[in-house]
Amino acid sequence: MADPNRRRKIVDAARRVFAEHGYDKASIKLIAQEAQLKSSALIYWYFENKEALLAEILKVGVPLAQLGDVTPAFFEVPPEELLPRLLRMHLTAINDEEIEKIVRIFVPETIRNDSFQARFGEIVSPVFELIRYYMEMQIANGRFRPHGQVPLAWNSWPLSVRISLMRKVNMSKTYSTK
Amino acid sequence: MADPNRRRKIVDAARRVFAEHGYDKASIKLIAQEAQLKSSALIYWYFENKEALLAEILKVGVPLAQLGDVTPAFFEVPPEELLPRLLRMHLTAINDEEIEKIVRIFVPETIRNDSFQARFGEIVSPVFELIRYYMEMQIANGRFRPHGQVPLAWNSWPLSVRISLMRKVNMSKTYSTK
DNA sequence: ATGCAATTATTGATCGAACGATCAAGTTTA
DNA sequence: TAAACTTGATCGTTCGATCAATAATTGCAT
Repeated sequence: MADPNRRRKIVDAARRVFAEHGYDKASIKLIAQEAQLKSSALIYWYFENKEALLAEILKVGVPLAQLGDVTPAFFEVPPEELLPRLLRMHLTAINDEEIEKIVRIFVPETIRNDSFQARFGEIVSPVFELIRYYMEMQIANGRFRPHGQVPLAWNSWPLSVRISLMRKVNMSKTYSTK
Repeated sequence: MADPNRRRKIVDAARRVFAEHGYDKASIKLIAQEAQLKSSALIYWYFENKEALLAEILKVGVPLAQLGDVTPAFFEVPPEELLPRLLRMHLTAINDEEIEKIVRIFVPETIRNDSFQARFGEIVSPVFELIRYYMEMQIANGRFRPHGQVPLAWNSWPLSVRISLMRKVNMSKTYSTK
């Protein structure tokens, strides 16, 4: 057969099955079935193991490349313009089905699994580091007053905050920008 | 040996192991080890299966008997006295180690497991039904204005609210009643 | 184009480990 | 002696992972 999209289809199926059943209960055979493979062994040709499948979901699903085009001009945008823009980006992302599934996969695991916590944190932290640096710049140029240290590391967030990310929110009505 | 506390020790061990690892990953052998049993098969003499062990934790750990002594006088207590009292009861319960473990066992499971949701709801719902009835009484006697219907069923709660119950909160400083 | 070996892709069978649960055989207690 | 308890061995199932077998595709010399 040699479907050129085999690899992508497996990742898509895994994301769905992981999101619905959770990492542990999403068996390789169930993922294979969802991806319409005749044999679950085929997954092990494209991925080293189940964990690599999970890593791939994070890798292809969280386009941190968006952060790549941060120029010095970024830090000159005034807060009253940038902060709403960031919020709008956040709401757009959280409403994206794919992103939502990824969050639904990872957040529940972070309750008990530290390695999940670390892996998810690696994705989230750079974003907050950028915002933190932006805020420091605004303080430096006098647009904001100095403030006390705020813990920004992912694993220092209160559990309730982390978990609230899981809520299925319909933002379209409440936060429509039009 | 015939330890007269065998049954209770098994339940205590199960509560700890369930709370730490979650229901699925808390194996019978691990529970037996935590309870210092030589054989995990012994658990099956005291309990029919793993699920019965879980049910027992809820049964002995959530003293709904406290609701038993609700008299007509309960509904005469004015809201400005009763509501803080209920909050204080709630904070006390949530700070109790045993109760906290029970919450930590059940709430994560309710994210994906409907039967857990139903079972936990059976425990929680009566409390809310009581409060709902109290509020209706206050409306009836004119102490509160009528209001729209509020969904009180456990499974209608937003996920974020359900999950926030999981947070490990140190109330002693913030909410100390002196 | 054709043949053909090398590479890539796919399959069903099967492995070892872990799990919940059962059982017969034992020991202790009433 | 009967009932209550305890034990190690073992069952059947499921899981992630491996493997030898084939099949499909590709690269390349002719």
